[in-house]
Amino acid sequence: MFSMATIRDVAKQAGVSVATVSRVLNSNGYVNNETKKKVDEAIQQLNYKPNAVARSLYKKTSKTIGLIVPDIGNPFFPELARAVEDTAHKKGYNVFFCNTDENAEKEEHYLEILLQKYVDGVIVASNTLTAEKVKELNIPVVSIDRKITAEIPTVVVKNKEGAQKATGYLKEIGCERIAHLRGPHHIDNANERVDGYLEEVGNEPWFESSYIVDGNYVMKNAIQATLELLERHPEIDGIFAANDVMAIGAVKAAHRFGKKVPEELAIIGFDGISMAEATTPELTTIAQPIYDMGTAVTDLLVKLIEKKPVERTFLELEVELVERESTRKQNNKGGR
Amino acid sequence: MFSMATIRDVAKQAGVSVATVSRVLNSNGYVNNETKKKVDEAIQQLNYKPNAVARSLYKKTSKTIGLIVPDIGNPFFPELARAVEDTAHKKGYNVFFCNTDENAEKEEHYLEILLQKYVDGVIVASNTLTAEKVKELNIPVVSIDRKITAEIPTVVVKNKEGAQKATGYLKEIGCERIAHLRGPHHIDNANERVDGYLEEVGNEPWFESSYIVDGNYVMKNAIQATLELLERHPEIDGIFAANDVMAIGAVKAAHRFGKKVPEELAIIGFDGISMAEATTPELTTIAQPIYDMGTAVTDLLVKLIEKKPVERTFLELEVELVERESTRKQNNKGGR
DNA sequence: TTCTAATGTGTAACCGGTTACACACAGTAT
DNA sequence: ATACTGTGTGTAACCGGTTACACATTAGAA
Repeated sequence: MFSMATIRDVAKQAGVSVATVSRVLNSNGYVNNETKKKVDEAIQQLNYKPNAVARSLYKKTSKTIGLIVPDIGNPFFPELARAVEDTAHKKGYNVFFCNTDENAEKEEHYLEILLQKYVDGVIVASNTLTAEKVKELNIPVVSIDRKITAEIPTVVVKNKEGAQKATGYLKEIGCERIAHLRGPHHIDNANERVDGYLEEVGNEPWFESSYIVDGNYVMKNAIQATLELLERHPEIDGIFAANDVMAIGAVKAAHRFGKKVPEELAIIGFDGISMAEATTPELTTIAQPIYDMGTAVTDLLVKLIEKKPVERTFLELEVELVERESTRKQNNKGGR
Repeated sequence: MFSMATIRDVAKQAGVSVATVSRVLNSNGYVNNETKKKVDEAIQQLNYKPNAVARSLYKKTSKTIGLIVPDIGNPFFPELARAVEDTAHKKGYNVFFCNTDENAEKEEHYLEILLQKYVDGVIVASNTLTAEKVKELNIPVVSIDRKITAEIPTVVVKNKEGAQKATGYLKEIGCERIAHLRGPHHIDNANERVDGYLEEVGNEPWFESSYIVDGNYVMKNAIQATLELLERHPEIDGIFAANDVMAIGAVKAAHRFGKKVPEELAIIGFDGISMAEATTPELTTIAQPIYDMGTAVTDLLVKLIEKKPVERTFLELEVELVERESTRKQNNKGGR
């Protein structure tokens, strides 16, 4: 077993002081060209790699950020994580990766560890985190996908607008009874999507609150909920699901129920995850710019870490309607 | 702005030396109970959290591992990553998370950074890494999903056996012309799956090599390849795709081609990703125990890091046939 | 010629933990 | 009484970088 070369080894080898080696490494301060050459040679010969931990200790910065998500298995997050990691890497940061399962204790525990490891900042997708806790951390924290409080910089999408777009689109293609498969009550974006839906159909003569059914953003539950919905309201011809995973569940339920998608029942999702392209029929959805969101939060966080000026700390990105096969113009009924 | 309390602050507050505080923190050495109480109080009062970076520097271990995958967006990896993170966390390790896009330079770059950050070990899913490079690192490295060389501890599944199972199953349910949509030639597991396929049908009178078509583990390409395959061999009634993503592509292609799945064409995948449950029909597949694989590599790595005894350094996990809707007994033809 | 500024380099303290070693004291064995 | 062992605590070196400060030399300005 052999041990890594240190800066003192390099200094000795090059016949200079450690300060000089450090200056060469970081290209700051004055260094004679000849000296630099000697040092570079020594570095080469010893295959010297500076020790980031030692540097962190003195500089009180680790060039590391934490990424806290509920569950990387949730298909929304891999793409987000990818964007975060790509962007962080581009800016010279590494990312620590944590899954909390929306569990407040686990989250707090992770934050503590991250703090002890000197992370420079944290990106968090959470609805359990409170503003006080964040303040205690004393490092920049940004929130993605969910807004926690006004004080915490946040990147989200225009949920309400997207929901309106989705519901409006169903109306446009001729749906006359549109249900909504909503997300969890404790999640902000779910409530906003309900708002958007209501904005579009809340005043329709046919509307009643039983057209909104509870879902929890997972497939299995959505299948059951949709089955019950169709049982109760066989007249519905359009469903806006608050996320793609539930929309896929709704497609499956419709299939089991014997309703043809899109001919008899149009289904639209929200998110734009890649899984939505795997289904038959492929899912129409309100696509979030997931990768861009990841890039945006990371950019924001790094600016906060490096104390660079930030224009806005609340970014609301646009969503986009992606028309695929699960919805289609319906001319069979006497549309308006 | 205020700064974190250090061990010296705690020592002063408690009226003891730093050594004693350290002993209390790590519960080693002798500490009088009264003294311990005083120290604990001081820790409480100052809200002291030990600095992991300083500890790392002295101990030459960071309680951190690196996880290198080609692309977390690839649906195989989120579940794996989840398992790795869960297990690592349980054992007191954090995980740095890196995407290489199968790019050797990027990979090498990441390894260098991880090394500088003092990671204690690395889990890698790669086919660009060489044994020499690993040896240079001087820290434990384990390989997941792909075997690199015999020297590097590895966790994989029984690819050949799984492929035989898949192909055999298609025969069993009555398929008489079975094609294989293979993975990239440079990836080991793809070749093993071809071997398994050949084992089952290579000697059939009908077999010819044009029943094996190239895919690259991505959907779009698989759709095109399947379309061409069906054009060339309209007689095929079964396809074994080397991964689920391609199998989903094959289902789509069949749909476009006008072949009914599973009635006219049975399709089976490999991997057992959750996306395979999103499709209609839901995909029959050879499921890898992805989560278990993640648990197993992480366990293995941690044992190597902590120099605990390891029974075997090459684990080949079992795969399992999961029957779903994309295959079904075919009685319409005069089966054997 | 003298003063000042720019260039170049080294010494040692520092970041915040851990631990080898020294030392003191009590209890027990010889 | 002496030696030895177990308990309890402090001092200071150490991990491997960074940098404040001191100091020397040279070039250019006055």
